[in-house]
Amino acid sequence: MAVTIKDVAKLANVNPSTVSRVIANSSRISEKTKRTVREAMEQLGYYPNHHARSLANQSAQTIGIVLPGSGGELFQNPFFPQVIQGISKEAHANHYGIYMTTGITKEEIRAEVLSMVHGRRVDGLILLYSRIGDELVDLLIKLRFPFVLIGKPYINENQITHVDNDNIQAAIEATQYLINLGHTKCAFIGGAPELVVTTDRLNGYKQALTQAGLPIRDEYIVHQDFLQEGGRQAGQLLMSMEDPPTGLIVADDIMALGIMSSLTEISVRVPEDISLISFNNLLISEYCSPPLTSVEINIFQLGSSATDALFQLIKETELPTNRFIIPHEIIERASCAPPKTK
Amino acid sequence: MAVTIKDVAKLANVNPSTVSRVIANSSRISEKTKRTVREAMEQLGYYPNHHARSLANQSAQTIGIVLPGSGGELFQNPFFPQVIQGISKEAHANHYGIYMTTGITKEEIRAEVLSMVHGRRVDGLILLYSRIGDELVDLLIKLRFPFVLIGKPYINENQITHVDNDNIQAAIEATQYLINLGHTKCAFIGGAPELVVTTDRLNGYKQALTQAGLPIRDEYIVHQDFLQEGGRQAGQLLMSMEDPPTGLIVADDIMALGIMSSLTEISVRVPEDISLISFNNLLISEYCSPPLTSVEINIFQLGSSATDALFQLIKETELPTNRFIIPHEIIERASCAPPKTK
DNA sequence: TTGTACGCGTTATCAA
DNA sequence: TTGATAACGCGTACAA
Repeated sequence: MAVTIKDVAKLANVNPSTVSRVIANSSRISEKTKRTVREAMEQLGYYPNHHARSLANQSAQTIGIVLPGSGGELFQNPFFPQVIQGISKEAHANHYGIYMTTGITKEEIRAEVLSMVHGRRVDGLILLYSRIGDELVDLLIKLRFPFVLIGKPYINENQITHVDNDNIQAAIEATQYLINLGHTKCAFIGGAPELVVTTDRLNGYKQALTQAGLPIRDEYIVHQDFLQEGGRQAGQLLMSMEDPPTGLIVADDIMALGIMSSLTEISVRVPEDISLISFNNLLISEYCSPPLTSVEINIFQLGSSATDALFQLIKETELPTNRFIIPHEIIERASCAPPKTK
Repeated sequence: MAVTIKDVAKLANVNPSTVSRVIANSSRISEKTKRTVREAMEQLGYYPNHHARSLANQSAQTIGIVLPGSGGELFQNPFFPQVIQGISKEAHANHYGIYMTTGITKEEIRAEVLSMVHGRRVDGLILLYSRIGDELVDLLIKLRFPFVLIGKPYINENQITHVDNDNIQAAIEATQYLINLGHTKCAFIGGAPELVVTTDRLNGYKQALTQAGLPIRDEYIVHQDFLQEGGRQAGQLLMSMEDPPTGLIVADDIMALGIMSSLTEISVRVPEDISLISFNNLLISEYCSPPLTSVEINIFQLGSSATDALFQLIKETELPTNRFIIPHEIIERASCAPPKTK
């Protein structure tokens, strides 16, 4: 068995409760006893038992990360590691640990979250996705459990603390960027339509078209997975139309890569034949050819701000619900050009 | 306060210990009591307190993942999410949770691991990297704490259960692949030289050259970070030599991307002017242009096998040390061709 | 088959 | 300033 507080107490000739106070650095313990106790801890190699502390404290010093069913390909997207890095940094600074869900299906995740929450395994949660109709958020609200959403809530927006980009505005700017280059036939390629981020970017796209007096053409709106394979299919689909678009707004860099790949196969050149702007500004977007013009959304900051907000919620339980908007910025590279004049 | 085992006991008119036995599904509890107790649990919405269980059980039902100081760019490499996915799948299947380190510096990580281990926060560890001179492994061996290394131990190989590819052999095959195409001037571009995976692949490269009767030229061996920027620099360096290589063995797909990018800038074409084979077969290697010929190392399996092995260690503490080799395979794409004949 | 009583390691309250 | 003692919620010999 490991060395406990009692062993330390014995060696230091004090009561276990005194040792506990030394650990907490209580102000009403003499410097002298503190020293002797600390020496005893050192000598025995004492480490506090996490579960005993959590049990007595009613606090786990741990936050939970809820992944969108890390099933298959989604996790290939560097978006997640980057948010997690942001979360990790803040958590570490606050001496909190990180616990991750492992489930794949909605039911598994729901069960996990329930046992994490009720089992007091975590003090708060960060949800890494926002999906339309997600019951989890409603559940957490009902439980009054501290959590922060990364993304925009699909509903109950002012009851849920969340951290997001202004995706509508970002999509407006991206679309305007193409329009300003002279494009009048712009298509939108988005990910799974049940993700709020997709609908937001789609709405921005539509607004920009309307503002510019351009028609919204349904055949120019394509939904695919947030992945390359989706991108490939979308690319081929669009280019096989009688009146193909000259500009593409793509909801994710990875999809954009897939699209570029499929365009290359059918000998369509970027940006000579078609322009392409996408979102997230992942590292790869700088190193593919041509380098992608992409909207930087500061993923790391998304994670760290969310964690910041979560700690507020954990500390003061009756805080007003908050909304944090992380800035975005178009990074111009080489995937966009004026349309060809016939 | 949450609903406890006592509340359930009261409602079901039994002793708390009986409830505990029902949770453990003890065989010596009548089906009838089980039913009534379960009904009571259902009705009250009972969830077991994780810390109390762990404290009584001396087991956390959690494994820890030690990241190589998730600092900065390393985590951009899709390698990590993929291993974690493998780990996650196995952990979930065994009803174990996952806890992650958050530290960046070696000291932070060491401290974290120590408190995780001694604080009984995790039942076992998986190290996601193998670095020459890493004190952590020695420490864990001394503590006789269950852990599995992903990669090859730099020392004490038969005291450490580990899961790895045969990176030497893989590098031999990759190099031979270029040699068989007719290349005689092959360079090696590796990552941080303190990572064992780098040295293994470098050794394989050297062995293949020797076997083929080709000289080992020091100026053809370059070490950079496992990242694109490293790749860029390496690419420019090599091509500026008086006698530049015609074939490149690159230790990581991401670096290969960086190299391709820099080659494009100085108008060197792949594979016409130079051939390129790399490792890991990440998704992007299929979607860049030209698509990369890469060595598939089955990252997901690396993670799941490691977790499997860890559970063995956790269950039977006196198990022989094991070594698991995950197969690899060259995936041919379009980045290699015979050298130009002058 | 079920209840009693104690231990798991720590914190917190109340005395002293 | 420190000590004794009761929680925290659950598991488990031992008894019944």
